[in-house]
Amino acid sequence: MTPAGAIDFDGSSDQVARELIGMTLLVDGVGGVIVETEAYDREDPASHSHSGPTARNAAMFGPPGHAYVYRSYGIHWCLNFVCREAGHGAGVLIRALQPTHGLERMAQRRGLSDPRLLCAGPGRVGQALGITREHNGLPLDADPFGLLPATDALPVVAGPRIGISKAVDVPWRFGAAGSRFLSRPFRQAALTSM
DNA sequence: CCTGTGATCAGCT
DNA sequence: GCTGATCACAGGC
Repeated sequence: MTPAGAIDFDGSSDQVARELIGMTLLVDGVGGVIVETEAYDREDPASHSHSGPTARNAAMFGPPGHAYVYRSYGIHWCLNFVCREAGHGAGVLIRALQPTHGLERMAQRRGLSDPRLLCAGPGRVGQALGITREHNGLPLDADPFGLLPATDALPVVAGPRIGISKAVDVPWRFGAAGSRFLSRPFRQAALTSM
């Protein structure tokens, strides 16, 4: 079984986003437990893929189980996992990690040492893990990526996604219930599972 | 606690 | 031109 074999990226992005909570993401051995994700889909007006393939979002229309990296607000690098069948344009944004591996390296890159602030937000995750344009389109089951199965089944909460203006009512933000490493707390446990 | 603003770029109207 | 799947910092309450 490959490291990424523990999850089925051919599934829908909301299901993958939920299943990723509790798994460990590493880039060059640096990373932690995924505690917050958001799902996006081609039918979703808030998704980068909504208007079809472009030079930027090409990876989203490539094979599942690969990375889609984009520049946010001209400054931050954000990491997504491509889902569903190739050509569909679905993905999961990695929004927050609980740092477990390479804390020193992350602190160095981020210019802070507070574990709670190292990976609490998609831009922060990108900076802490050293994500750049170079990672766009790379497979998640090979170097430098590593994806390890969850050791414990964490209770998952869902709620509305953050920082978007369209499809605000779609509850496609998922998180580890009660985690102190979220980008923002979940207002209420609208949905729980596992 | 909260609100405002700058940084800086790809895509869209 | 303007907007946005963001963050850090400044200032006010």
